[in-house]
Amino acid sequence: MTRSVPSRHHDIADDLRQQITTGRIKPGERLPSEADLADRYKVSTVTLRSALAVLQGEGLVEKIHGKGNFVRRPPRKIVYVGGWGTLDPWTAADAALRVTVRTTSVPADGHLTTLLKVPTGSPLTEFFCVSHEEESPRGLARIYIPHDLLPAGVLDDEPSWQETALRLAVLGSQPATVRETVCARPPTPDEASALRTGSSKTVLAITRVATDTTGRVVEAALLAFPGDRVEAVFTTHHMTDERQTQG
Amino acid sequence: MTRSVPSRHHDIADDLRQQITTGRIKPGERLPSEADLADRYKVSTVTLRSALAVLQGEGLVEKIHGKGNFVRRPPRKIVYVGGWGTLDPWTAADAALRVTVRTTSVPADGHLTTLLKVPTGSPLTEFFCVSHEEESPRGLARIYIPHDLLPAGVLDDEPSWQETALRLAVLGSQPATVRETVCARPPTPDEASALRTGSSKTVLAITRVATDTTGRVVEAALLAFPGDRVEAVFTTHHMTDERQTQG
DNA sequence: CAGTGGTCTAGACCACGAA
DNA sequence: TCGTGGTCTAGACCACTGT
Repeated sequence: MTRSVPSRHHDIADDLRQQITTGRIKPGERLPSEADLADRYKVSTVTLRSALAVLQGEGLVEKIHGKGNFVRRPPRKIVYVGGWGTLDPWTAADAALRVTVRTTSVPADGHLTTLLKVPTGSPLTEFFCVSHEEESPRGLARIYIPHDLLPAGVLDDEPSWQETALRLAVLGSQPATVRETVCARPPTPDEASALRTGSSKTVLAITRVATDTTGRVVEAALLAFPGDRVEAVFTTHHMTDERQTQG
Repeated sequence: MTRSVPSRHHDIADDLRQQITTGRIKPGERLPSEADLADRYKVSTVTLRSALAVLQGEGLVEKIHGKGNFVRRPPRKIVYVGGWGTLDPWTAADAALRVTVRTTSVPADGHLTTLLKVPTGSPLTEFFCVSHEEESPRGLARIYIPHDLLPAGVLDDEPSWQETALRLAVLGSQPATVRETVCARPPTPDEASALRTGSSKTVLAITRVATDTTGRVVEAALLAFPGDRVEAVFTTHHMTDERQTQG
C-alpha cells in the first residue's frame, strides 16, 4: 500500500523519522534549523514545516519557538488502574514522577452537581493534582468530595492524604462501586495549559464516580492524561452464573 | 486567556465555527469553495486552508477532495460497556447501526501469541467486525478465539453467534475475568482505512483479554473506535473489606 | 543583536469528482 | 471539460530566545 502520489513533505518526514528512530539523531538533540533543512531538501520552508508537523503529530519532535526542533525522549507510558483509581505501583513509585496537590473548597455547580448528585452550591473539597516527570506534565486530576464526607485533618496537609491524593486514588472511604467513563477528546483550554499538550493534541479523559453502599456519591474525579502517554487498565471479575444486570 | 497575538486563520476559524454552531450553515451543507472563502476573508488560500484545518481537527468540517468542505452531522456517541465487552443496549439496538462480520481461520503469531498465551501457529478463529451507521464506520473489532474452544456450528453462520459477535461481545464461554486495556493512539493503516478516520485522527483502542477460571485465555479482542465518537464505561464493584490484590 | 520558529502571500501546478 | 481541494514555491514580515 505505497502512496501512489508521494508528497514531498511525507518523503521528508519519512527520511527524518528514520534518522530519529535509527539513532542518527538522538533524543534531546536539536535538529538543523528549518531554513537549513529546507535548503538541504531543496524545498520551501512551508513544505519543510509540514514535514515536521507530521513528526510532531507522531510525538517524535517537539518544536520550541525561538530555539529549534528537538527530538523527544520516548516517553514511558504511565498506567492508570481502573476500579482502584490509582496509578499502578510501578508508575507511582517512580521517583521521577513528582505530583503537586492543591486543595481548595468550592461550591458545586454545573456538571459537578450532576456527577455528585448534590444540590447546586453544596460545599465541596477540590483536590487539584498535577503530576510531572522532568518538566513534562503526565497527568491532571480534579477530585471532588462532599465537604461533610471529609475526615478532619485533611485540609491541614496531613501527609498520608497527600500521599493518597497524589496517586490519584479514590479518596472516599469504602466505595462500593466505582464507575469510570473513558473517552478520547481534545483538551479543554484548562487541560491544554496544565498538560502543555503540544504533542498529542488529544487527552484520555476519565470521569470517575465512586458510590458507597447506600448509593451516595462519595467522590467524583475528572482525570486527563496526554493521549499518547497513558494506558488505562480495567479488570472485571465475573462470578459464574451471577451476571449482574447492567445499570 | 485571549490570544495576545491573534492569527488570521484562527479568527476565520472562529467566525466559521460560529456560523456552524449557530446553524447559519447546517449539518450536511457545503461551505463555499476555498477560493471563494479566501476571497471573502481577503486571505490567501493557504491561510484559509489552515483555518479549515482547525475546524476539521474539531470534527466540525469534513473535507472531500474534488467536492468541497461539508459541515459534519454531530455524531451520536456510541457506548462501549467494559467488563461485558458489548455495546450498550441503547447503542446496539439502534437500527441504523449495521454490523458486518467476517469469520476466518488464522494461525497465531506476533502479539496474538502473547495475548492468548498460545504457541505460534496455533489455529485461531478471527471474527472481523465492522459496524457502520449511515456509511460512516463506527467501530472495528478483531476477535480471536482458540479454534478448539469454539463450539460447533459457529462457522456455519449460526445466527445467534453472528448476533453476539456483531455486538462485539465476549464470545468465549463463561469468562472468569476480563482485562481491558484502553489507550488513545493514532490509527494503524488498517484501522485508518477501515474506519475512514478522516476526522478524529486518533482512535480509542481497547485490548480485551478474557480468561476462564483455570487461567486459560478464551478470547482476545482488538477493538478500535473513532476517538471522538465513543465512550467506554467501566463499573467496578468493591466488596467491603475484600480488596483483592492487583494483578 | 542574530538566529530561530510562526504566519502569511500570490500564484502555480496537480489530482479528484461530476458532468 | 470544469470546479473542487492538495501541494508547493520564493519570499516577506513578525514573535520568541539567547547573547
